[in-house]
Amino acid sequence: MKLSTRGRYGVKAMFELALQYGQEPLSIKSISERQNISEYYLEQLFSSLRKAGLVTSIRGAQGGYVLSKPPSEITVYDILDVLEGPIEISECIEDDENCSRIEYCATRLLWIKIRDSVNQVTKSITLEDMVNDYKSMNLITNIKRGE
Amino acid sequence: MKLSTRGRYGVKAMFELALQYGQEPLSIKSISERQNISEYYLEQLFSSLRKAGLVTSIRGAQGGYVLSKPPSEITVYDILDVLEGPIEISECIEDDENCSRIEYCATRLLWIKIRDSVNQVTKSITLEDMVNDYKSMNLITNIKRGE
DNA sequence: TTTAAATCCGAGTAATTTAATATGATTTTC
DNA sequence: GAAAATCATATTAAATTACTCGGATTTAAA
Repeated sequence: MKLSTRGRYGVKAMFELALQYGQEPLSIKSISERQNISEYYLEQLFSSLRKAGLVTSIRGAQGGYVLSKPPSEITVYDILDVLEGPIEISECIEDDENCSRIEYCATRLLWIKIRDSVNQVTKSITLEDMVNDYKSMNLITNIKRGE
Repeated sequence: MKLSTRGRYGVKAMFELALQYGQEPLSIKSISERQNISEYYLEQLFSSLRKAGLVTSIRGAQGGYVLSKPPSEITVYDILDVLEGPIEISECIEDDENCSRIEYCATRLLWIKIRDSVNQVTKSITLEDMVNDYKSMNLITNIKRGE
């Protein structure tokens, strides 16, 4: 079980925007250079994020993207939901046709438990949390360096 | 984020063996018929499960597979680990090369949290739990039917 | 002792999804 | 007007997943 690059690249890119929040917009080009990700590919991801209302684009020269909301109001769940679609551990959860089988209920319950667990974690973490974690880690690193 | 058929079929098949635990072995053919899964494909999955020590094969006519351990000692984690490999939400967790970037620590921590959450759930659920859930659900259904 | 039912093993292929690329249009700042 | 950016859509490449196939071996039962 693994996230696709859509989700991974997307979260990283959104994290960059969170670090930049309140300042000038970030262009796709600069994000793709920092992270060594294909520019064209990132463009597709931002198209989805924009349509979902998570980022706002500023067109033209010196343009780019900014978060549509403060980092504290955007969760990892929001981002992954847009880029990876809802987490469906098994299609069995909603597909009734194949599910009139003997094992239906038992495995269905399992898939739901796994899904809920992931959703709970991703809904509980905001971009602000990630920025705070990042800053406090940097602080520790700097203190160590000073010793 | 979704489990592949390896994990889904595998858990369902292991659940069948758990229901059957203590009785005669179950053949791949009978499992594949009950669940409408390709016989050849299931065979591959059982090859992995056997090599991992989760099931024991009985060759020859009237043969099949049985669980190597009681259902209470086999977790969903054990099964998924064999069939899907360890859960790595992002390769970033162990791959150092790409991770000397600015966002390294922040997203890495996130992937670890998601992974741990899934592992915690799957390690906490045994085949016995699933059988018990299944039986109690059946009981409720039967009571309702009687009313 | 033969037959049938089963596992075992490895190779090969089809289908699907993911990832990336490309092109051209539009917008906006300088 | 030139340059820098988003926007939109189509196409291709790569990788993974799902499945199929053929034949060898083992063993219970007729």
